[in-house]
Amino acid sequence: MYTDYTCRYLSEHLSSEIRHTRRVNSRALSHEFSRQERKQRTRQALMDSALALLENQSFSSLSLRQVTRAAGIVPTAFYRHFDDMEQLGLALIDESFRTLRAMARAVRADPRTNERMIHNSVEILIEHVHQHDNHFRFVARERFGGVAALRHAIGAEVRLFASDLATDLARLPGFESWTTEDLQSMASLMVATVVSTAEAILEASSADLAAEAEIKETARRQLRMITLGVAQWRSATPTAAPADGGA
Amino acid sequence: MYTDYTCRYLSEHLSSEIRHTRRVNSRALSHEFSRQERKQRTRQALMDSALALLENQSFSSLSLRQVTRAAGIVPTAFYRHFDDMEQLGLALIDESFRTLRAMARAVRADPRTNERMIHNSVEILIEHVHQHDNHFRFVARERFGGVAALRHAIGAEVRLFASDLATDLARLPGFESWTTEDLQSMASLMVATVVSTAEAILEASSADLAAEAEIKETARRQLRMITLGVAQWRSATPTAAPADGGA
DNA sequence: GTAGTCTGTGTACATCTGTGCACTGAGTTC
DNA sequence: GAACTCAGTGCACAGATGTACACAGACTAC
Repeated sequence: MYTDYTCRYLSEHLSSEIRHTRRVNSRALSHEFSRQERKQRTRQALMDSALALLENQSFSSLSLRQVTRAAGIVPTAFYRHFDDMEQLGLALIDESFRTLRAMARAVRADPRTNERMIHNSVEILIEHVHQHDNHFRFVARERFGGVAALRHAIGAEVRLFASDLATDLARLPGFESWTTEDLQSMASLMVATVVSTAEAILEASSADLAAEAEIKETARRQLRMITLGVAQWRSATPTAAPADGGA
Repeated sequence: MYTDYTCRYLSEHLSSEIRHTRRVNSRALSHEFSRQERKQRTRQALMDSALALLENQSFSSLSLRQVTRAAGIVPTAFYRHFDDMEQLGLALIDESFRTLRAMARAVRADPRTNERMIHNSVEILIEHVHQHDNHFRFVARERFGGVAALRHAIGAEVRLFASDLATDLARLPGFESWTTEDLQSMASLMVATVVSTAEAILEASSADLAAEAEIKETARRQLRMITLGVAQWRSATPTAAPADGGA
């Protein structure tokens, strides 16, 4: 009866050499790193391994065992770091949005004219998408994915992102008198454009430079259309939203 | 050794009564329906069951056995209808985009003024999203989901959808002289807005009328901003795209 | 009516999964 | 240096999964 089970684990044990070479905390290191530091290191290894695996599958189909196998630890050790796969997912969202906020800061640090701002923003966006494609892919994939907790966490972060953008826009010359709703609409329109641009880049990716150039150009054109549209919008309706054609 | 396996199947066999009551092709029907018809019927039952299950999970985590269990057939019978779960997924995409095209037709069948067109389009969109929320949810979830084949199939359909919209727009008064790129940009901007609106509706859904009204209003505002933007765009750049601020 | 076709059944099995439990041994604290 | 902590191990197990195979029996074609 037990031979059955030993057999089941054969494939997993066969890769134990690989596991040893990949092991994040070599026994030889001994006193070189503190226990805390090493724990943090395997935690990061779990997150990195998960993110790498998520390149080709969605979170809901990612198993605890896959992650621990890739990270080079035994399945049960997972629980020393996370209660749950869901907790791992939330940690990944945290990490992902940290890089997204870094991007937003990079954009803000570039206060030029409107035209240049769009140009630069798109440039910085594409650069960041390439640099942290794993994070972007993960967020894009799970934004409407199968795990409710992750979906909601991402939704909250995206709304926060749009709000930040709205308050940023409010500070720009010419936007002082805008209503909150209009600013929010514009901001979320821009965020939607940015999101779909990022997703397009991720889909096209892997050395298709022509496609990428077109995506960039489309994104710029769209953002310009939006700014032109909102300018027109304000001059057409000086105080509030227009009566929707009499409806 | 074998007792182990019989035990494993216990839970599945316990629900066999349910399966019998749900059985799509009752033996008693006999000559009432042709064999072909009945085959088509279980095929549809598989697709419906899958779509229902996909409300709460992503396709990559949906198992063949779950689907057959819900459809009321034995796992191995699945292969009489599809080679593969992937084929089921592609069939679902086909079905989903048939309803989407029906929606587009409904919008086109409403040739009123620009303002009214936006108002009506959003109305029709939300109505369709509610009516076929399963299809919309599935497409939204798998558009950037874990299964490459589905992702690509959906991408192709969405591009087709945007192209159709672009040619539609080209026929409207005032758009005759537009370049293909500008029309495509505008169309995909609109599609992106529509998509994110549909996704917002799906997320908010379940009787939150206030949120839904706001989503509608935001969608209308955004679409109007876009049309205003492109109008401005054309008058600002009579022949081609403007030089991007000297870049 | 007989022979053939084909959808659905039932059993088997290898493989995967999450997680409980007792353990080891290096790192830390006193 | 003795006592304690705790990240990582190893084994066990129950349950789920995809799919091969032989079979049943209702529909179909002759």
